[in-house]
Amino acid sequence: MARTKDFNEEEVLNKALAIFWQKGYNGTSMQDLVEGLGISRSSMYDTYTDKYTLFVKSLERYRQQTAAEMLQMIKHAASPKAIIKEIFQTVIHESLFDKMPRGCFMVNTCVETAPHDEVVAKIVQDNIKDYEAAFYEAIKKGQALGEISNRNDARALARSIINTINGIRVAARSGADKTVYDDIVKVALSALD
Amino acid sequence: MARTKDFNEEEVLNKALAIFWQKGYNGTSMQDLVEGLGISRSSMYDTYTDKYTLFVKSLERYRQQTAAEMLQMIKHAASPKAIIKEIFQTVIHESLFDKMPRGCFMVNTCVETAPHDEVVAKIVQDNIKDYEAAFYEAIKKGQALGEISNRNDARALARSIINTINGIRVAARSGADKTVYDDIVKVALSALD
DNA sequence: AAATTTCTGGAACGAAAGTTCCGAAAAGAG
DNA sequence: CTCTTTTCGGAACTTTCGTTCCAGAAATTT
Repeated sequence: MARTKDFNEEEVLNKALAIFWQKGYNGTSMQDLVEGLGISRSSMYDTYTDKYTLFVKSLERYRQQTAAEMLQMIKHAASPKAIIKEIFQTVIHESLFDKMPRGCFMVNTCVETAPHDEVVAKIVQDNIKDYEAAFYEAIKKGQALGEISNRNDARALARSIINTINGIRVAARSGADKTVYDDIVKVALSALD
Repeated sequence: MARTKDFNEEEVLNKALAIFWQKGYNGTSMQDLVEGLGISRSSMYDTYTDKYTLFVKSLERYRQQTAAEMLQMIKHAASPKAIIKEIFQTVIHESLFDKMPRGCFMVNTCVETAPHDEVVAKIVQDNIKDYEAAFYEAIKKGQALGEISNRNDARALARSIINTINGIRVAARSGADKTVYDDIVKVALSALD
């Protein structure tokens, strides 16, 4: 019966995500979004309700994208240890070669917004759970294969790895250098031997 | 020749620090500060210039307080390994028993503000340097004493420990539970054996 | 091709942001 | 005790915030 949207809803959501990711929730104004999204104020409100809703949608989108990618990497891995190593390398690479040090949107949001918002806290916690489950499976498999030591149990190692990654993502926000990341990963990997 | 301040400047600065710590820079309004500090708007501006300056002063105060405490703990330690263990326990305890999950003011600020402000970024980086230096000395001493393994070099271990602590401080912001912290610390400590 | 629906851009809104200003009160110095 | 300096509280200012509204343009359906 009527006209269709002039813009791709998901595409624009990705742009919003990028802005929130870089500047945080409180650091992003609707004006920033209007200028960054390339659509008008009213289209924004019509499509995404309000700032808060747009933020939550951005966060969920981020989660779905990155978690999907991660699960993919881990499930189809012949060698869990190699995959863990590769994930660390990916994190380092992203931390070093982003023009703006964006870190991890989940970590940024966990620090900025989670303590003051239950909905956001839930998303962050669920995200961590997913990662923990994925790493847990990978490590168990690695231990069964004998390429990961049994010195620490799989759950503890999974949590430790996630913690290491989160720490790196914090360091990325203040622009640490490669030697720091390499040292951290070196020690983290040595816990698997 | 004249009147003295009705309030203790450092005491009020501590209150400002507490507010910024909990709510972040962008999440804190001047109204919040007026209500929380117990002094008037004009006294605030007279004494601390403006919001940004007050924030930086709060951050520097935090740094000076916590870094001093940490250096104290490490220098006067007979057993570096025991001190590192104790520091982890302190971090866990703070993460669990804060009414509001404040995490670490430095980590929070690193994530929220450091990417957009050179002055703040410098403080955060300097802070990390101090911690790294302290842990480095402690670990070297521990390795000389034979209570810490030489498998990884002292600098890598120091960086790894800081990273672990930062990660825990992130987790604290979304309210992780004790078993998670314990697992993380268990693995971190096993890297010293 | 006309009718109808929905998007679009920009103006406009009230509320809250950070900051400044000023008269009055308070407390040292002489 | 008086003078002078500085603090104090609150009103007031400008800007920016998030949000709403409206008239006109655009596109699909009949």
